[in-house]
Amino acid sequence: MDHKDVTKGGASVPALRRAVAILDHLSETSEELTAADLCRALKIPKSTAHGLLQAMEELGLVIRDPAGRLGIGPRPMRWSSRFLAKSDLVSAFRQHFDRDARLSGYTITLTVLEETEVVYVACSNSSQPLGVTFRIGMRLPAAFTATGKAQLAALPEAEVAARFAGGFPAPLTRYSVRDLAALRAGLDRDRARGFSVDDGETREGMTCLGAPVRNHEGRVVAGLALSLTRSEATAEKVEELGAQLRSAADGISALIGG
Amino acid sequence: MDHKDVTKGGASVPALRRAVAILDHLSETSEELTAADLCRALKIPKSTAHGLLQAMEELGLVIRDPAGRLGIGPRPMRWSSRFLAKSDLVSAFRQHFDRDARLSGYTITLTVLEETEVVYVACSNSSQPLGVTFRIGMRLPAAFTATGKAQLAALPEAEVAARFAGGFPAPLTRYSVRDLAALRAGLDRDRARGFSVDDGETREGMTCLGAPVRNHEGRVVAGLALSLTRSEATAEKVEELGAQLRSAADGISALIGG
DNA sequence: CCCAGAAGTTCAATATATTGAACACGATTC
DNA sequence: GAATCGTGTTCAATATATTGAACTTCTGGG
Repeated sequence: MDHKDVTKGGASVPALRRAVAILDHLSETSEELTAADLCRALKIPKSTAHGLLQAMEELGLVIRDPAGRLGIGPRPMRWSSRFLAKSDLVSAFRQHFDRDARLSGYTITLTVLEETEVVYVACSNSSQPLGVTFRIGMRLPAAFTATGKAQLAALPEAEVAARFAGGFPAPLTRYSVRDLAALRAGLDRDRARGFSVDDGETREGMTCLGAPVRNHEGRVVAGLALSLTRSEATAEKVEELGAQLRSAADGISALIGG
Repeated sequence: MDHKDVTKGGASVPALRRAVAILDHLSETSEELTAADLCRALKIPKSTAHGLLQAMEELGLVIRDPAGRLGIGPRPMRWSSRFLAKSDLVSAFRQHFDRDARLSGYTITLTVLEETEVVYVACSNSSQPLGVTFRIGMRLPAAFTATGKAQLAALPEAEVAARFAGGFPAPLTRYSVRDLAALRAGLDRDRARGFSVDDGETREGMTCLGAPVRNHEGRVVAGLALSLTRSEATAEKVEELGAQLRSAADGISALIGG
């Protein structure tokens, strides 16, 4: 068997790859684009884009505003909600915290890493307000968040560097880590400790602890976090909660490991 | 201009339509499926599915577990989170309810109609528990929900009939409307009244009122609903809240109308 | 009012994906 | 241990999507 086929990664089912590229581009761009903009940006011939976008609109993948500008359609929502609901990740997460009352008073969130950001895929906001509510679908720079660090810490150093090659995110608070070197130092500490910490890096006054969730292969597939107000976060409490969080994350990992 | 092109709804860009069908099917099915299951269910030739699934896996649209079973991949999350973040609808919803406190005590939801189902795209859960929490991305049969009815009521009769040609959804409670005839009668009442009602059709003991949200062209693009417990839903209160809901929906329509 | 430019639409030739049949592989059964 | 069933993979012929060029429509300027 040959170890790699050249045609594999390149081009097959171009329509699908184009559609994915279009949706990616639409979600990366802040302003809404016109069909012609897309053609220029993605090097798609006008006529191809025409038929493709028509089908995509029919399928609910994109929507057009009055001016004909394109936006992401609602259809993907049904898939991602299912990804969340079914993905053993979230059910395991819920299951664990329904049983284990020790952590049930805290706000717990689950995110997945995408490039240099984390996307919130589940949260159980605690009764006691934090001043922050996490919303499903919300994204934050991975470098500042506990879950992001937990997931970045599991990547090879070179991969981390590669992801931030395009630039380091702008700080959210005065505590936000400023550059790749500082981030890597933090990741080293986190690896040693077994869980990661965001001490006011995303919001002043809020401390989050994060731990990695792994799949059956040991690959990190999500991050589990626990948020508390800074005043609650005494050194010993952080250690205690961190350990609990780690075991919770391990429990989730075990559940999804089969 | 011809009113309908036969080739339009039928088949174009089959690869994309197949991919969407696969993702839909995966999200509708509770267990994880194997590739062969998909072929049987969707009548896709094995070899076609092979190439398609390979590309879809590469693109992160589907994932395979160790046993080769298929699940929804993480890629759609980035799109739907962007839809949530950027969608005019959702931001208009937020904007409106941040300003207008009249309805702020109630649970308010926003859905979009897809075929015969509604998808929840935004919600502001009230403090007072309803026994039901609406989660973003959740889907319910349009025929039973207030928002679904509000959106169906705006379609031509023939279109409504066409959508349910494949069968009417199974009732969720003993109050759920049972067939197309009853639904249409209900829609007539709703049109006359200006808002629609789900009186225990989705959950016994919960009453919802729904109103349509329109875009610049007057086309209905979403449904806004207010939920309350059945005991709160006296006739006069329903009328009063219904009127307020209608004006809220009109407010949102104005925001997205430009 | 007419014209220039851009965006969008249509169409026939071509390059490409799709498909059924044949082939490998592993599990399960006898 | 041999055979069968189901699954996944490969391949060449065909049916189909893709593409550039020509055409329409619309907006904005002179």
